[in-house]
Amino acid sequence: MAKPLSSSFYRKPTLKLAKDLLGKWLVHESHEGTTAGRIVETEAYLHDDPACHAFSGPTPRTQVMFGPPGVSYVYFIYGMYWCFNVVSGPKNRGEAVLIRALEPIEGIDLMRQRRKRGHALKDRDLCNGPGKLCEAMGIVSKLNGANLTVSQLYIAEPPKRSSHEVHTTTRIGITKAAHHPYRFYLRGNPFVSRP
DNA sequence: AAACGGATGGGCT
DNA sequence: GCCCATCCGTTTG
Repeated sequence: MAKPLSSSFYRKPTLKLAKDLLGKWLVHESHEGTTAGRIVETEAYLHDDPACHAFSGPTPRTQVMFGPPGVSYVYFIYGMYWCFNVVSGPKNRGEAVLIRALEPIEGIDLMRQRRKRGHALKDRDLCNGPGKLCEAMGIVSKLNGANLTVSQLYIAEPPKRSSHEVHTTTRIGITKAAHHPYRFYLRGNPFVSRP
């Protein structure tokens, strides 16, 4: 398929990385098969941001956020769901980019098998939310801390670069620091979680 | 179309 | 014990 982006891609300010990740492909080569999707929606979480898990300093859960960028941060939420982030910022900053939605590209049958009631879902409902995309892609806690610049779970340049317009809004589902314009998505894309 | 509430369990005060 | 970067089925307008 495609080749993982190298570590230099991740060495940039987190807000820029959140926008640069749009249009890239997220690929998971698992024992069940390969799934891939185009990233269409992201959110940034910054070190001076009360909504960020790492805001109050490192804990066992947020350890990987304080490591080098280009590593995965996977956390468990609401007793049921996983969410996938890309660690960002200089080492020790504790910043990350949440991947909120994908446009399914490869392994759509496998995505349907993994998703609850997947056979009744339209393609657009397979990965249009952070918990949904982890279910469809098979992303679970053992991928926490994975290096995204090598195979298995990685981010790649798409084969054809397509032009797109980035739209910026406030983040979804948070109460603290809710006014910051840190959510980014491809304008007009039908695979985002919400317009 | 929007609003609501239940499911379900780890993290941290 | 409360909070939580969610999802989905049901109810309401």
